[in-house]
Amino acid sequence: MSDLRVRFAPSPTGYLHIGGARTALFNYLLAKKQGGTYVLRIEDTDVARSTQESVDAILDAMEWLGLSCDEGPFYQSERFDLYKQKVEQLLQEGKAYRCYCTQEELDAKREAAMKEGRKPKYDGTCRNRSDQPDMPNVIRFKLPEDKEETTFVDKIKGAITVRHEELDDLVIARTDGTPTYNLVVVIDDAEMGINLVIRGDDHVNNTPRQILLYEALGYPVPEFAHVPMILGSDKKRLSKRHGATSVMAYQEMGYLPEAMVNYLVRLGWSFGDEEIFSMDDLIEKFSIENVGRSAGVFNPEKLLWLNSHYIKTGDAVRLAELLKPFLASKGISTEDGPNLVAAVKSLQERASTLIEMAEGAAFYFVDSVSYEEKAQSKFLRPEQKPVFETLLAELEKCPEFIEDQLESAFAKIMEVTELKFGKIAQPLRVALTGGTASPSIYEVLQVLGKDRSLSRIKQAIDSL
RNA sequence: GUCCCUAUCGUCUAGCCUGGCCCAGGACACCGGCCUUUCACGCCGGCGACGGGGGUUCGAAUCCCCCUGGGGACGCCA
Repeated sequence: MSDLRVRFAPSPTGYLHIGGARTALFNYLLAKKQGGTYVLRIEDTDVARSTQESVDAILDAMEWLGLSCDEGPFYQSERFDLYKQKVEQLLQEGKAYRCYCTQEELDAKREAAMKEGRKPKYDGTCRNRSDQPDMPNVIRFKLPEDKEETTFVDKIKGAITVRHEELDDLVIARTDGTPTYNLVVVIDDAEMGINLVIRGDDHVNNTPRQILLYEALGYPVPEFAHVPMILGSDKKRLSKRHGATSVMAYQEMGYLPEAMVNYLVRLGWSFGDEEIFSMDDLIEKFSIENVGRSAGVFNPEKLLWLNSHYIKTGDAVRLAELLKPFLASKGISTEDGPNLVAAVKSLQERASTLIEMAEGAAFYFVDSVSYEEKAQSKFLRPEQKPVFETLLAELEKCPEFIEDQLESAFAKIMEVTELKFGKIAQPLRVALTGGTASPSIYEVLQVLGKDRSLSRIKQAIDSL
């Protein structure tokens, strides 16, 4: 056990995306590895944009990935009293002040600053005003004047220093009185005892001002570890136009959670030359020290490769369960068809996703085979009739459809027809599956079973 | 624009801290071959990188500086 306390704090304004999932995973892994605590906190201070739907979507995705939290989920929307009290405290201590500048004024100043090539930041207009007019106002945190710069040692990036002249007095409470992100994140992390903040790279710039807030509020400052961003193939920030960015979209596309976890962890982290990691491996091997410092490009092809790996090596019974919804959505019922687990086994090394597997499995469960046009014209020709009849007769004699019996049956068939195996197998494959690509003929025969196989051969003969 | 971060094959990365074992290793993708009853799997092989320039050193992917590229931040979003 250790006293490590980490957290993942998504804002519920949409689904859980790839980047967030990776951040959550890193937090989770480190907590598990060190016997620490992983806290989940929903950052819903922006009431207008936060939705229950998003909260549910995020929770679902976390569950799918297997990232269960030790504490939470906590909701910031339920903690406004605490924040209000802290704002009041800062106001009383003279560490914050009311600002009456309007949105329009600020926008204009910001634009002007940008245009003049200056860093757009609040000019402190209301900082020293002594009156307290009865007008709408926000509350700003007064940048401490006793220090020139703030430095922190990031666990991933190393020492980072920001000069205070780059900072300004940030808004900690909006006109409507609700607190803003930089304030609540500090209060919550402190109150929840978080001692290592692992979050996205995009927060590096916020960190110095948050440290100042920790100090102003009398909290101990935690450690920080900023993980690099995930980019799209064009090196731009990953977004929808690069393809699916929602974790759950990958579930819908037939990906396995262990593939997603494995992919995500290897994007920006490595352990020698190893590529394949189970969750248990990761809990044992993960470390912040081995997290890279630069942004990485999301590579769907590698994810797909991992997915095919996990399908190939996965437990067929479990895969069969996972496959059912995909079959159902194709209108395929497995009720009184062949054994689904056997069907899955025959497809494991030829499907990269559950969707592909469902497509590949469809023929097993249809009532009557429909032939692909090309396959039919090439392999189901009238002159094949004797071959099919021999097939039917010999297979009929086969007491059980198991490997060695099928083999001897085929030896006989090859003898009678004087044809090579391939000349028999391919037409039979079309008769059995409707197409030219499928698991091996013996497997298909076995999975289908004797009755179904024979009736499909008869169907083929009738079609000639 | 300003500030912060960052820089090894197309992509993810090992190596960098503690210079020589690296004319740079692995993986995905791609190409070729083998295997084979189809499709796949698998196996073997190939292609392919230290961004540029200066230093330091007997020696630099590794240390220092500059440039360039890329990303991020600059909100009454988080």
